[in-house]
Amino acid sequence: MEKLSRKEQIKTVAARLFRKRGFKATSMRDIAKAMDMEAPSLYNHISSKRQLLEELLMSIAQSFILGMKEVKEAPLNSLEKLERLIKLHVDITIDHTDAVSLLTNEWVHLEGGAALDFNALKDDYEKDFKGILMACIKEGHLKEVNADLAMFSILSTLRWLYSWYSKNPNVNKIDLEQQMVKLLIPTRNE
Amino acid sequence: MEKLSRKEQIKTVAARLFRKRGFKATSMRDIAKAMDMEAPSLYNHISSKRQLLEELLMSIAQSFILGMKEVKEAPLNSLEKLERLIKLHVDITIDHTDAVSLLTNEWVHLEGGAALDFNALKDDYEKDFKGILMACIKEGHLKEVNADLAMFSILSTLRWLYSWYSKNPNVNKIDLEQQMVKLLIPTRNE
DNA sequence: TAATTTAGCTAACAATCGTTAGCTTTGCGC
DNA sequence: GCGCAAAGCTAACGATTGTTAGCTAAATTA
Repeated sequence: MEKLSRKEQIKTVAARLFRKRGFKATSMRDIAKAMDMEAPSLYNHISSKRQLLEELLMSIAQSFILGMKEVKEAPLNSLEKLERLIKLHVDITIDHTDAVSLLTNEWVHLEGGAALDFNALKDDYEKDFKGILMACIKEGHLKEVNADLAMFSILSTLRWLYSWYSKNPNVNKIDLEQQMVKLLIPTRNE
Repeated sequence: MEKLSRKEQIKTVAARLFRKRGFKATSMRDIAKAMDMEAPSLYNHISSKRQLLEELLMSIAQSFILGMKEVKEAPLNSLEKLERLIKLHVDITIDHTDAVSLLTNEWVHLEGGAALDFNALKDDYEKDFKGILMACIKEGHLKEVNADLAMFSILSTLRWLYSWYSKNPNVNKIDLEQQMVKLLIPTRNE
């Protein structure tokens, strides 16, 4: 029941502003004003603006990597794993809407090692995702489709889910999970 | 066979840089360097950085609005219209990849009247799109689905098509059109 | 050829940026 | 109540930003 640390509060506010105006267009003074303080005071809790973005992105990316790991190791068939992946996206999106939006829009502003690390995580994740999707096709669970394009389409929809959720914030999580599964998994007849 | 005006050249280069680094992270000096000139010289051809973004966005938005108008007025049934809309996105994306990417990522940096105008166009477009999609469902061409979510999913995929196309630049336009139609239109059995 | 427009340049501006230095206040453990 | 760490403040820095002023060279037109 402990309160969020001051640093976590700053990160939450920063995520909201980064999402609304973009990372580069959000100044430290903007963040400070939203926290009711002066910009230099922020530096008692964080070390730089860059670090703010890096920690926000890496933390969310790790959530996806961890979720993927659990799905891969679960005793499920490939179609069930795909379902679980879709639900994973829905859950993380609902719980961390602002930070998830940064994952699609603001990662370009990472620099140096953080950019490399992030891209490595992204590549790993997409490779795993594709493996599961292709297993679905091979095992006959899905319509014959261009696997690359299908994955691209599914991930595109999941990436933009945060914006849909923001316009429909009262949707039930379980409902949304089920609707997304039904929408995104192109099952064969029946 | 006339060459692009200097202003058009600048806009093309700006679109490429805005896409790669983002509007706010691209300086006039960046654009100038890419054009092999000095930043102040740009102002012999354009009036401001803002105007550059506004004209790029509005011009592409008009392409979509115009395409939508033609589709709406064409003597086609609703399913054929939906197909035509998908092909419209494919065509514009292939022909103006960089500018299309700004449509999804950089419109947040519009200000004042331009922001209002842009959002009005976007709302109109999505309303028309939804009308055609719902006609498809009512006429029984599509599986019963949550129309809002279905439209959201289709538009998400089409919005990110530019990034897929950039990784697969050698794809044939007609092929891509047909694959996208097959992928995005959830036809009933068969 | 003279005149005028086109297209570039350098220098410099005011504003804003992220960040640092150095100081004061607050709140808690002893 | 004292000491100390945590958390705030003001002032100010160097860098970068979009943009203007004023000039020059080249190209076009008369």
